[in-house]
Amino acid sequence: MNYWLMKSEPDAFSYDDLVRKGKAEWDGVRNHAAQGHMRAMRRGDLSIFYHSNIGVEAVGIMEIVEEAAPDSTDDSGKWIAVHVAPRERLAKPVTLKAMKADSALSNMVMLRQSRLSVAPLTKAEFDHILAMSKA
DNA sequence: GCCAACGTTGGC
DNA sequence: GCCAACGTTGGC
Repeated sequence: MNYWLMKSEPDAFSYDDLVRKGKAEWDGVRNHAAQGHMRAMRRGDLSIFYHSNIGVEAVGIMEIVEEAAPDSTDDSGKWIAVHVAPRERLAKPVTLKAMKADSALSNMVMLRQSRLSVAPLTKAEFDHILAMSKA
């Protein structure tokens, strides 16, 4: 089981939108590092849903329900997407500021490379963010 | 709206 | 293959 963090701008696609749809293709990723992470995802992996630009915080947990397949928004055939489903909303969002301030997360890939829209998390990091959301 | 980080493009 | 120019992302 692997853990991930995926970003979306909530005015384009929010956690509420995902809850409403029940399941969604995580499409439009056009960065090779992020694509590599999506190819490594397996059914049942869990991912933090993070709102970039607006809110700037982790808001929910989702599950990878379908592994990498051609991105339906890509005509070139080069890019892949996964499918995700909502699992649970965080009791309290965990802000970027709080994550940056927490030494337990100092090696988090997303904090070190802020532009990466799909990033891996260790189990410890994932569990720590969940604990912060309940504190 | 600004700017830093970083990916991509194109000239050489 | 290098590197400058440019575009995009994302935080502030």
